[in-house]
Amino acid sequence: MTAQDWADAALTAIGEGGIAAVAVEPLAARLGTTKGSFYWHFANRDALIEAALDRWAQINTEGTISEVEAEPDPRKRIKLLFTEAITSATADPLEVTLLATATQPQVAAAMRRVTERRVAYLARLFADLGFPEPEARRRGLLAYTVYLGHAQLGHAVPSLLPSEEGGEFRAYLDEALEALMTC
Amino acid sequence: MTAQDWADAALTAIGEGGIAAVAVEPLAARLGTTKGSFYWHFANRDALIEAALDRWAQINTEGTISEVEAEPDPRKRIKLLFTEAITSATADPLEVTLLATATQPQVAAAMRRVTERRVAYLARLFADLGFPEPEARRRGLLAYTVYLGHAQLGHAVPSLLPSEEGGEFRAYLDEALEALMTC
DNA sequence: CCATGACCGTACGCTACCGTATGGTCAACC
DNA sequence: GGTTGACCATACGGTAGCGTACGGTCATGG
Repeated sequence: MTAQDWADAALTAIGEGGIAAVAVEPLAARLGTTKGSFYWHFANRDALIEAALDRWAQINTEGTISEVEAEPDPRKRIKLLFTEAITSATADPLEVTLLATATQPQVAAAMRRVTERRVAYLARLFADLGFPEPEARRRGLLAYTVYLGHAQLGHAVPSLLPSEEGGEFRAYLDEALEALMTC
Repeated sequence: MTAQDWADAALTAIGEGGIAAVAVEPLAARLGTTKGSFYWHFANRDALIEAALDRWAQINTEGTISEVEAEPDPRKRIKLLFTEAITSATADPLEVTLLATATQPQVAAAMRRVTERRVAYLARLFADLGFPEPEARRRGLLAYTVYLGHAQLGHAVPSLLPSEEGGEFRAYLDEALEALMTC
């Protein structure tokens, strides 16, 4: 039982029930160990949350970015990033759940790092597309709000989103990206 | 001390700390009364949450909609709705906080009602603008995700949003609305 | 072989909150 | 002026979780 194990367990717990679900005793039970182990590896509950968030920030953002960088065509790259990000966000509620707890200072800090990185990357993509600097940044920001809103909506009222079957969703996504990328 | 008073207090508590902040004893202390009063008016904590959410759904959505209906020009109406909704969302974290807790069944139900109403209204606005039915609905949905994402971002990482001063924010908003409304 | 340190199990006290039980107050009406 | 019913205060037991104390195990190296 390593500190990593605890952090990972905490992260999946966050995905299931938010920060509130990071409770030492239930986690210990799930891991088949006891609080004795936990308080050996961590000073307290906050330290565990910190570790989990660090792990999230690390894993999550850079992974998708470097994956997308393989695509040479800038338009396709944006499309790819969007589909990638959106499907992963709907599959895993962790991201949305974290947004939910952005009042917590620890979460806010992690959020800031990740979001700034992402928006900056998006702005660069739009700059690659030929938009001048300030507008590229605005578009990147807009694209990111669309992503966020979509993820949020998919979590709160999934029935409202166009269904996957019949390519209805595809049409919706294409239209949205078109609106974002055409001047 | 009426049931209304309790529901209102619960609603502001949600705004400050989410559903978890709806705790009978602290609320009683804040209202200058005791649990005795609470359990006279409500069966339990869940009933209080239910009442608070009902009140939110009632107050919030219909108010802004009827306010916006006064504007005759459809384009201006959409712009007005957007500025209205966004400024009210940034001023009051309640909406975002509720989104945060959309896993809770009670919140999910309230959320569904409100969101469906809003998206339907937006779709109608885009239909008024001349878009054919299915596209109007897609645009309405997209507009709503932009709204949601913006509110979310303003809550989680406000430093990323264009500042109010210098009209930078206005430019951003106009560009976004332009992208949404031009075919 | 035994001593040391990494690691874990368990028992304890503490706090915050939920819900119940029961008695008190006070106004309105008979 | 007594009775009734709406409303509130207080005390109580119960649960979930945090953090601490302390003792036990077990491998590794001297």
